[in-house]
Amino acid sequence: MGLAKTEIFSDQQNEIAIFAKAFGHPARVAILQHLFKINTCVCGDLVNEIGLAQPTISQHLKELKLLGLIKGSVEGTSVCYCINTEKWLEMKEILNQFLNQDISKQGDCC
Amino acid sequence: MGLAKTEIFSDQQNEIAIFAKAFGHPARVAILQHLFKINTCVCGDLVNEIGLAQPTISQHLKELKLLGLIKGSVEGTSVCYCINTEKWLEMKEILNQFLNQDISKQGDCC
DNA sequence: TTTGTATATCGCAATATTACGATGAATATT
DNA sequence: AATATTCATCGTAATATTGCGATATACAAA
Repeated sequence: MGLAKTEIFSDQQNEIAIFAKAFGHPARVAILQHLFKINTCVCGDLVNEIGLAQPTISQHLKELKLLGLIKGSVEGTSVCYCINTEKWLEMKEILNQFLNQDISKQGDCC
Repeated sequence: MGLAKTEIFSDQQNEIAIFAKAFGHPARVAILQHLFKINTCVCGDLVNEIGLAQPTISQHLKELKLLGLIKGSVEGTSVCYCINTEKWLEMKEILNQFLNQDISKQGDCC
């Protein structure tokens, strides 16, 4: 069926999964890392930077924008993207809560 | 083509993506959360706990085990699973490095 | 107004993922 | 030994994702 049964999981579980999927592809990891590195809007050089075709990059940007992790604004003929810091922090909070679960209580039974 | 071009990305970028994909599905999030909650091996009740068919759970467990995030051992007629704490910490390290990038320098330009 | 440049969208092909019924393998129980 | 229980694997169907050529759109420059 290929269709994830999201309805049987909690909102929190689905949210974790959705955010995780956002950087579950190296191209999106690379895009986000580049935006962080540049420290400002990136207007245009992402295609050269990443090494995928322009429509492919555009599609990955669309996904990240749809999730809210990046913001984009038209700047003349090019479009500028940058990290949406508020959403990033929100995501960090949610994922850290999951990643930082108390592991000390785990018995090494297997 | 549906085939991620992993070869054009760094090992680090691919590693982040692979770990992120591991909990890019709510069922795997639920499984991992349950293992954490129980604090010990889980022998058998995962199917009832999660609410997916037994082969589906088995498949998700296989993926998590392949990645090394969980360990499993045969215990009579049932199989017991638990968190692989070493691998979990390794993953946490890698993902935290990505999530905790310095966001303070990001200009709100878009 | 035409031309160039940059990005988005469409359409398609290929691979990946998700889900589960049917079946198999292993062990425990009777 | 026969049966029951538990989990893994196989096979298959459906949907999702990835990638890109072709094309559309929007603006700038000439």
